[in-house]
Amino acid sequence: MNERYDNRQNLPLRMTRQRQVILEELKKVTSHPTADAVYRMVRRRLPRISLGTVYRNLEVLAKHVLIQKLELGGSQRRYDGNPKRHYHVRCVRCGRVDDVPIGTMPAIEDILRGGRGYEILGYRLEFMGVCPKCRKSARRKK
Amino acid sequence: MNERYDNRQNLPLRMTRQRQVILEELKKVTSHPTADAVYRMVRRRLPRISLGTVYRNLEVLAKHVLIQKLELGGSQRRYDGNPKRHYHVRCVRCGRVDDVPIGTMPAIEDILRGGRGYEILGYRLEFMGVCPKCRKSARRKK
DNA sequence: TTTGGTGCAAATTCTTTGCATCTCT
DNA sequence: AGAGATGCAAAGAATTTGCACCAAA
Repeated sequence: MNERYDNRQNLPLRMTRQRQVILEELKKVTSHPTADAVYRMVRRRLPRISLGTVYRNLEVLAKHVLIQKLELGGSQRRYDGNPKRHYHVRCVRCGRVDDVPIGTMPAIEDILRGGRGYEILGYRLEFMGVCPKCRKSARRKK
Repeated sequence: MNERYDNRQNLPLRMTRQRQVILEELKKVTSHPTADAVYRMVRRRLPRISLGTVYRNLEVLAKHVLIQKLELGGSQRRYDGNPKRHYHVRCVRCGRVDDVPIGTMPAIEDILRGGRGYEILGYRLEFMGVCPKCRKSARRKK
């Protein structure tokens, strides 16, 4: 439970300048930026980098579990320089995403309401898994 | 906690044929269809309906809390004919989404693993709220 | 009647991809 | 050297929107 389900931590990874800078910049912030925001951050150091390269590298870095690809609500994907699994709060007004310093379920809301100052309106819990059908077809292929 | 944060249940709602059929068709299934899937379902009864109308009505119906708009992972939004808040499981292979007959947090995974036959690979918990900054600006406007 | 809804098509927005060229290892 | 990465631009996919016409209350 709670481990990555597409972990490629041990596969070789060529570290290009672009990839390096993207990783560094993303690790610097705690703002869970969108791909475009990362692009703007990275361009300060690599003015010639393309948005396509940013997307490709975010994908690769996430696969290697150096960062996290977040698919929260809203129309844009977000990226997290912290690859460790943790919870998030998203503001339904401005879209801002903050980390939640974990605890047990019932305690979390208090933390949010208290320290963070968020007004909690709801939450969403989603499980990732493989359904019975897919499990069968996977077994067959092996 | 857990109520809708944009509840317009009591606002007037004009019931057009299209809206009616979209609502009926969505209520018929438990498959959490995408907008396009709803479009295909509805077209069997209203061959001339447009995809734009489907999108617009799903939006309206969700605002009135007759259905639910789901923004789970993946590139497509999904819709749920059941407006009551409940948890979902999503298959990371095929994208299929199932309801989770709720329980307390720790008990849920057992339910999923057991009765449902899902292999659980991870989960995501996200809170919806209003951050301190937005709360302030909201206060000012009032 | 009038206010809001519809179909159609074009426009947006975010993300992915083909390709010729370059660069890590 | 050669596999893999890059920049650029074009393509895709999902959703939204402008507009002239239509229909529910």
